[in-house]
Amino acid sequence: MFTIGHFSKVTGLTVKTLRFYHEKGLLPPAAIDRESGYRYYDQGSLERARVIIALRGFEFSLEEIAEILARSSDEEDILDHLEKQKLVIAEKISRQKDLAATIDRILSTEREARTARLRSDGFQPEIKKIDAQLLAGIRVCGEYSEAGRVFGTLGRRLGRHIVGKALCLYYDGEYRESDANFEPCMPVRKAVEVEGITMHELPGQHCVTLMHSGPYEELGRSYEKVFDFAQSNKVEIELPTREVYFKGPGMIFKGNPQKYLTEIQLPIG
Amino acid sequence: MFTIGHFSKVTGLTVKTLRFYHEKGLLPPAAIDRESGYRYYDQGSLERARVIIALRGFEFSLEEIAEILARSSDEEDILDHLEKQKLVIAEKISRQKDLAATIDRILSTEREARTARLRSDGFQPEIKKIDAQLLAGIRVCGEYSEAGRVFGTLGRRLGRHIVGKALCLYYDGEYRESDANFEPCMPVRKAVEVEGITMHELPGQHCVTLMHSGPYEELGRSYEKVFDFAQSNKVEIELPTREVYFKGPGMIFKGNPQKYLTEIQLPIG
DNA sequence: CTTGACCCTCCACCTGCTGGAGGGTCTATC
DNA sequence: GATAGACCCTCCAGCAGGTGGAGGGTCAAG
Repeated sequence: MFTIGHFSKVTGLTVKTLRFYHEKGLLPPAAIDRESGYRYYDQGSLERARVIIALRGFEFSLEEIAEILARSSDEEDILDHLEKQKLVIAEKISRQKDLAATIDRILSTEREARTARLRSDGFQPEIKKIDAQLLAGIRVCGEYSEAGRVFGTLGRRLGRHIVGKALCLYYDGEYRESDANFEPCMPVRKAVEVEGITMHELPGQHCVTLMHSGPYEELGRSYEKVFDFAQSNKVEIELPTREVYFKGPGMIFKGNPQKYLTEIQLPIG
Repeated sequence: MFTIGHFSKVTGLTVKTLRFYHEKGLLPPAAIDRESGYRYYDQGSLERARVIIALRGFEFSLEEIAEILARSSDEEDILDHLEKQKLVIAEKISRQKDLAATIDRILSTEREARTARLRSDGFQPEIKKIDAQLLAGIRVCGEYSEAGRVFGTLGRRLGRHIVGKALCLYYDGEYRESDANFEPCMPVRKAVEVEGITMHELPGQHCVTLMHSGPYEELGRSYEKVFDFAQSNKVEIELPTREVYFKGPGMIFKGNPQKYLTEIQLPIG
């Protein structure tokens, strides 16, 4: 016979926990002194305690543990419980993986934005090669202000498959107040089947680019600069044009529009 | 201005939760009617609510969220919080993976034991090829009764690396009450560095085998049978001999010893 | 002026414990 | 046989992050 303190040392459960399990009927002491109310545990309690500890390790609730203890005395009897718990755990793992990937994405985007801003003493138009990428996007016909909501949807639907910065393709050669034809996109590693999202490969191309620093309302000025540059270099611009969001409204905060960084990319022949 | 019910629909937070967040000071309404006590929310509340929802999605506690909201207004400001949360999540993932692997192992062991028992109408000694396997074990010098504790240690230390059924190597050619020389082992996929555990490759070998059904106390009878078989087939037995535990005391329940299944494997030249 | 949909506060409850107050009990030593 | 110190008891409160309900006030439409 163990006193509660002794039993606590043997099992590794605290005295408080043992009293709690008694109260719940999960692990009643083998005997209770009628006079003093002292609890006494025995070898049988010890075995039961070990089972409880093991099941708790598998993240069963105390209620389930009670049910299992009432019905079963062998692993064989609880295969379905284990099967169910496995699903629960698999679910959790996939959720956590999504979270981890999303956090990683935020971290690397922010770090890149920070280094990009370091050379922000004056962004100049330039011509560079942009590599091919696989994009998952949602084609929209409407106002540009809808883009935010669409990016939200993309983020939620694609989760951990996203591997780069958000970008948007513009299929009109001009600015439009309404009926604009554009496609918010996220780069993905490999094709993902998600309802309402279309995959396509953006070819590698040379582009005239310019990093725009500041709110989207002022993008016009940067577009002017970059179009001028294209014209004076006598290059033809192809559609769709692109905007890559180095820093914009984040997944958490809207942030300060003065700090937004957007790269305009105009593909050339 | 939204009433609480309206705001609840917009944000997706329940009315109860909104009142709770108000009480915690996390999301105070924009205005409160002095007469009726009605809460009214505005656009600013909406933005704050969205931030809270996003942060809660990353499994920050309400306390941390409050702290973040008080200090930060851009993803850039909370990179260290995110970094920390990433570690927390990585920790959780690895724990859950271990759990999932352990549950899988129990499931497949039990299923195998079940099918093994189906042909238990009478196990007969036979000679078969046992494939090579990589083992992680703890060499023991003492009594056989210590094996249980050692298997427990192995299970805890190796976690998800275990890929098969527990087995034990016996380096004495005989039964010993004390100073027995044996090694509880777990098969692993690849070498793992764990303190106190040694890795070694068990070579593929032909063995005389016999499945023993019942408690360990009765193993002697099966050993007799299998030794007889070896002798009548004129084969030499090599050390270490092995026992493979198809079904024994489990990780959760001790189970019924009458149902234990143990395969005796005696390697032959 | 009534009806029904809202809103309010306050208290209790969920899981799986932990902490503390206030008081009794056990055992060894003096 | 007294006393100290370790141990045990019950009961109440509290953690996170809410949910549920009782009992009662408010608002807008018909």
